[in-house]
Amino acid sequence: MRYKIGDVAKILGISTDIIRYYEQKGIVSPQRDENNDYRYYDTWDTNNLIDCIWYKHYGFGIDQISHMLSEYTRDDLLDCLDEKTREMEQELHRQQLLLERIRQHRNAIAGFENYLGKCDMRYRPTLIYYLNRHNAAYYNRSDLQRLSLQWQEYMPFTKRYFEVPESYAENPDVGYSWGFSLDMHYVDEFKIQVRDPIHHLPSCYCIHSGFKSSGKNAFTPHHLDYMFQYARENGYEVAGKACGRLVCSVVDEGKVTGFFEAWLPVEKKEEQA
Amino acid sequence: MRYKIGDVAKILGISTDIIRYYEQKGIVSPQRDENNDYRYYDTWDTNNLIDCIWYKHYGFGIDQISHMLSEYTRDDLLDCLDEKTREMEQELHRQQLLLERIRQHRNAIAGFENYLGKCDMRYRPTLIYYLNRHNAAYYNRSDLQRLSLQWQEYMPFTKRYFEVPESYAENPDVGYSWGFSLDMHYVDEFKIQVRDPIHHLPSCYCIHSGFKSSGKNAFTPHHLDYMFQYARENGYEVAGKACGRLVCSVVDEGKVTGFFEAWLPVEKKEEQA
DNA sequence: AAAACATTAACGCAGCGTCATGGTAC
DNA sequence: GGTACCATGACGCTGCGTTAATGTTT
Repeated sequence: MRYKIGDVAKILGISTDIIRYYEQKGIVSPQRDENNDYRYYDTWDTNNLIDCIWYKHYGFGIDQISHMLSEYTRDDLLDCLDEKTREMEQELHRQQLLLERIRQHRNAIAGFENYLGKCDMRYRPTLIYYLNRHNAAYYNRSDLQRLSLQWQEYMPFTKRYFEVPESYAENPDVGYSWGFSLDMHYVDEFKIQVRDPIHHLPSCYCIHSGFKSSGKNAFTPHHLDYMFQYARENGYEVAGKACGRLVCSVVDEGKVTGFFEAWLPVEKKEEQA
Repeated sequence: MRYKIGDVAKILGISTDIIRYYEQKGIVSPQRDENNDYRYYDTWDTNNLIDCIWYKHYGFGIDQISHMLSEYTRDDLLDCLDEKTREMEQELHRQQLLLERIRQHRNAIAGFENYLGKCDMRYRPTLIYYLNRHNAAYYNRSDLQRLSLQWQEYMPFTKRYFEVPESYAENPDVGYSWGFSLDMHYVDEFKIQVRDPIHHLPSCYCIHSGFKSSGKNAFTPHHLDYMFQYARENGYEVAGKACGRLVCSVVDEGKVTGFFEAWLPVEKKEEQA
């Protein structure tokens, strides 16, 4: 039996363009009619097309499939399936992490209002971070630039992180620093070596709150003032630098607005006791 | 602080081209130097670029990210994350099925030699199938063509399926038919309605074996003759049509060769008993 | 003679990478 | 004055989809 390209397209449920494209890729080599140059396909050709479509669903590229169909021995095929298996296992694992992360992210946004503008006491989560910016100026250091490249692999598990020194209470001019953070359990997951520009931030008892900052150049450590005030008014002593993370950035009342979650380490004042 | 495009590229660990591309997509709008048209970026711009890279790792497209950064409210963002979550759940499930399938496929190829050319007794797995070809001729029926399109969604869980009528033993000219099959447990998975052109093939007691067929137009039901012979020689009576499936197609001794697994339903002859 | 096919060629899509060419900063 | 940077623009990649111009079959 000889089929024209349109017949094959109907039989297989694909377009004539794809069939011609696959021919170009070496999947099929239909006979040509000498008079009108029409392509004629037999069942051998259609089987090749079917196998090609079939393999594509595993995620193989057309070029590789072309080799698989015409050159691979049984052992080549086994090797190739084994490699694909490993790829898919990795991919699957990544997808699982991503799914977990997006759920967490979603819930963080949804739950932000619970502590927006209010102070409560919470243990800060353990995390790692590095800083690459002070106030509005990025550090010009090649190790940090290499690290930024490296940490792109950890997105979107990273969160943008800031900190304000403990001395801010006495001297508000010390400014703030920005960088990236990762929750502690990703350290094992991604086999990160926590050294030099990367710091470890252990959990500690904190005043915890959330605030917003709208518009360009609007972020300042003064956003944290009410937390320092809360410490003073409730008999807490600041016991470390303040830090926080960006929860999300959205349009709020017409302006691009950052939602931040912040922690201020404190200890209950002992002197009165 | 004002950064030139190359500075930003180093700080963020991406290329200058990508930054310009993102500008075209509306992610950033850096100031321009009036004299030389150089782009100048501030931390607001770099933050937008960072957020863009960050969102990309969830799998969002640049165009959508562009809207997310400049237009989405909190509720828009939540909706969008929810939708992405659903997408990812589906994708994850599909990946799990694919991984399971590729392992099964690999093991089927590796284990093929165990029964190549030998006959043993096995219960045939339960499956569903449809036929779209008789000998070398495809049926010209639009319902089958629609079905072929439909069944592409089930690849690579489908297997190419053939059958040879029971009457083949008396009349070898009846030929063979080809189509596609799916193992029974995918019927629930894909919510397939088993009706008209799709048939259900229940498990049954069979002579089971494997054979090879090399080259174009080489497939014939005579490949099954030794199985019919085995039935005769061992006191079995053929109890249904023979069928089989393509395990894989690879180059073997220089020729493209199909590896087939076949079943011949039989019953032990009762008359002698 | 019209409708339904076939042919090749070219362009479009994302999400960039990779030149080429020419101007600018230091 | 060299080189490291900036600008724009064009083309390449995959895996096709789409359209156009032209010819053939029925």
